[in-house]
Amino acid sequence: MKPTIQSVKGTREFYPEDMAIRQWLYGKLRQVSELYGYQEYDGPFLEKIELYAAKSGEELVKEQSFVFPDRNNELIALRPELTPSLARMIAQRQGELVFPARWWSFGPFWRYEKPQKGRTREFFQWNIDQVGANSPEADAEMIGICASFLKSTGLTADEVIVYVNDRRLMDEQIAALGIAEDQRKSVSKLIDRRDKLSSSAWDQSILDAGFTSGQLAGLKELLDNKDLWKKSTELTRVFDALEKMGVSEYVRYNPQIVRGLDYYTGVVFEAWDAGAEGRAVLGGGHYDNLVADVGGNPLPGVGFAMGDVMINLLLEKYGKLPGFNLYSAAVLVTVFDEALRDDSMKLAAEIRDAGIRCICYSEPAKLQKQLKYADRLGMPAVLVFGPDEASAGNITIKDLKNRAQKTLPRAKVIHELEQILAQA
RNA sequence: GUGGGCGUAGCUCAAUGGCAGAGUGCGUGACUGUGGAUCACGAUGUUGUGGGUUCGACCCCCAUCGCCCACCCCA
Repeated sequence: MKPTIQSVKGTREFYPEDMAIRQWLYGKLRQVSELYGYQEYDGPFLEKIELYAAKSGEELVKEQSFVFPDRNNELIALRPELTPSLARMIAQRQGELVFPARWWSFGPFWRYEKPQKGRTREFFQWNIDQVGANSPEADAEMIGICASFLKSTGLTADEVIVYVNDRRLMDEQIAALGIAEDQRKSVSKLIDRRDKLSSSAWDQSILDAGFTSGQLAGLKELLDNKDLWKKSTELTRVFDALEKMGVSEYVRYNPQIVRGLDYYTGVVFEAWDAGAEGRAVLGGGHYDNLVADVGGNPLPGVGFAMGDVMINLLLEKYGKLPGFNLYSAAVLVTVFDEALRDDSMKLAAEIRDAGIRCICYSEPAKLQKQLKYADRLGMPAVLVFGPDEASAGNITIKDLKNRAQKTLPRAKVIHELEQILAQA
């Protein structure tokens, strides 16, 4: 059987078993967000294109957004990220909000990219930001939230690592090499690519971009200096705070982390599979100007975003996804024949009144078929209600897990069911 | 945007120019009131789509659609 209309390329279909994973993930990140005292919020899924045009980076807006004209010929984008919407929401109520504002969100985003491993056109993203704080300790709190979340999923420090850097530090160091400010962006891009090219090819790309061999040597020295952070008072405080928070093992300095988004102005960080391959699982940083850019008074912030696709791949790779009970109902009430159908329905209603999820089989059918149905759905228990039980005022209750069954007076059934379900 | 791979039963895949198959799942029965095992029987296909070559095409050629992987880029 072929569907006549295909799903839109890169969109997601969450079958119940996929939905269970998504909800589990949502539960994990909500728990961590709330533990750190953050409040849940959300923005519009549709935004005017101009919101992103300002600061998100040209590539993101021009190449990677779903954009279409509405009936009024206004260009509308399906949101490719949340931070600009957040900045606007903050700016709109800047006078009444309590700062620092600690907010988090989890919802769908869209980017018009070519789908491949770890990347879809529609994805869910966790966003968490602290707006109105401007200290290395606030930045560290955000990195600590990353680490706490990763830890809460069961990922160990051997499996995932959060790399930290600071753009100000890199800008100073690069400037000291005699590289002009307008060249820094292209340097950043080249730094980003260093792990993808061979050592000699990367060297050549630096020279091809017009930098001197002296500058190349200086760059390499910078990027190989794992102690470079000690030259930054901010990063020194960040790592100190992370130690106090007890998450140092998940965090490491990495001078190659620069990030693509234009709006980051200070500390930046990314989490990666420690097994090297793939791409960043999450990323974020400190931004000073975003609120002002959408019309508010200047207000700094720090935050990060994590997509559901990469983290799921990672959790799957390291076997961290739990098994889920997918059954929708705990109990099936069988329907023996037409004559007993009404009684079965009444019995099922009684079970539900006791707060137990219950399905009444939809039609009279062989017991074999009804039991198989319950079994296939993974249901823990079945209530068999046939003529023998009906005439004696009994119910037969079957525990599908251990294959045991007993026939009891109807009044005792709910208690017995609760016993079985407590062990399921 | 560039390059590579793949589309055959519900699913996973065989069949390299000569009668479209297996495993699994599904249905029925063995078992007339009992699910995971076993056995038997049964059903399922315009071989993604359209064209071409050929006596003959799942197979070769062209086009097209879809999926996957990598590059680019990455929030």
